[in-house]
Amino acid sequence: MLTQTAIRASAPPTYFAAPPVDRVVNSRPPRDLLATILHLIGAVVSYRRNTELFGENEPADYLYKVVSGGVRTYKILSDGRRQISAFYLPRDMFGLEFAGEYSCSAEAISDAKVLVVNRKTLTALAGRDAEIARELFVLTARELQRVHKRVLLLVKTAQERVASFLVEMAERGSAGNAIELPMSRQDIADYLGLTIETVSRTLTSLETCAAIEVSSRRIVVRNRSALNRMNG
Amino acid sequence: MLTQTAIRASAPPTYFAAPPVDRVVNSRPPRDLLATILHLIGAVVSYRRNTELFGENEPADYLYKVVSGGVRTYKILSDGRRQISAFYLPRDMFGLEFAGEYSCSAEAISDAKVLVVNRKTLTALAGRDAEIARELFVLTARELQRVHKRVLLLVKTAQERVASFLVEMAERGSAGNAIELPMSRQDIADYLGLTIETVSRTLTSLETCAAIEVSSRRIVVRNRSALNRMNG
DNA sequence: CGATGCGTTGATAACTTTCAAATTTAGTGG
DNA sequence: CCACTAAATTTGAAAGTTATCAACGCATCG
Repeated sequence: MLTQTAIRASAPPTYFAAPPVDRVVNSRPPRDLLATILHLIGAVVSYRRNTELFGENEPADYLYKVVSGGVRTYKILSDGRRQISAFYLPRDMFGLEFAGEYSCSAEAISDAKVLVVNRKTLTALAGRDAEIARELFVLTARELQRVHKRVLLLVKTAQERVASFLVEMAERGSAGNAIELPMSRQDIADYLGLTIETVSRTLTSLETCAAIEVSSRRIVVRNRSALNRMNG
Repeated sequence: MLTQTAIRASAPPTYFAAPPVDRVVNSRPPRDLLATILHLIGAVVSYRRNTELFGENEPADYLYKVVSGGVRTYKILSDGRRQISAFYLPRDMFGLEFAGEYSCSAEAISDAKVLVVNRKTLTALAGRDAEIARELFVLTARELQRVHKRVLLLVKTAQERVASFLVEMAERGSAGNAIELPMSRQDIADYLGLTIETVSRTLTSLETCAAIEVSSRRIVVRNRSALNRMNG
């Protein structure tokens, strides 16, 4: 089903030598201290579409931040179904783990550039700088919120799920009313716990009732309040 | 639907004065430092069945730990549906929030005794003692894992959800194969994103196929491997 | 072209909800 | 302890929703 072996070989990312920590730590955080530091101690790695960044149960040695493109994290259920946990878009971070291993696999949904950060390095910095530790904690909290939102989404009807998904993507993309979906219908289906056919039909019906316009992966929201009303 | 006003009045819990922090912090953690500290700085409060501990969007001033009985946290969706986020049983903690407000409401599912801990006090301690901070972080991580598990559960069929739920409760209760459910069928339904009728029917069918025995809220697992097989 | 991947549409089957009613359980007062 | 009432749970039948199976359209690519 998946062709993710190729890139794996190129994955073990090199990262820069120890950064000028003290200077960074002692200066006032410019805007987003964590972001600055990540760029100092991380390396940008390119992944091609559908290639794997890491696999479930592998040692969680790295933390990631999307620079461009998109990434999906997912689990394969025992019966072969795939449940997508999250989509990560530019500026999103992922790969934060508390056990020593990744709890999901991660793949690029499009050609993507990703900042790869050694976890130990970052942890060490967090140990020295409370501000960094705090920002990491905030990230975790945000992740928790996101998952909670997902739970609420999954108890809804197909139409509500798709509508919620579109609203979410519109908010994250923030390109007015146009949404350029980076992921396939199958990805959306596996994210929403629906089949690809149901996603397709629901999009069509949303278009029929004039809430959106669909042309392949480009979606324009025509009636956002209607969408929001459908969110349940 | 809910009768939670009565207790609210009695809720604002008094907690003991500042504990002998230094002594505690400097000694070796006995077993579970956090548990010890919570009991020192917290107060046990009793809640009767179906009474509210806190409501969504209230200031999250307290942290809770179940002493006896059980607690449910939930949200009410815009259409009136209730989504239960989690059940908390003795020794479970809840009410950890990162924003200043609770993101769920909480009610006792049975008469319950709950250790109520002032959040500021605990946060102050965590600032002084890395061990406490670490344990709080672990709690958060565990919460995140739990929610992730829930997401996986919600994409499954009704039978898989109920089977998973029973397995989960059996593991947590750990009283051999007997499960004494503290919550109603409606609670279970709202937790699993099903209707009460579907939960009831599914239990009956699990009983018919000899996987479990049901007598009201007491459930005996007869064939755990069959249950596990159904988990998906 | 012909193959391949992706998305849409249709018909049917399976599953879950809804509505209604019967049955059991729990709580209360005598 | 029993009778009675309210609440909780189970069961049945019908309706609604989503999945499954199958076919088709439409691009891209060798």
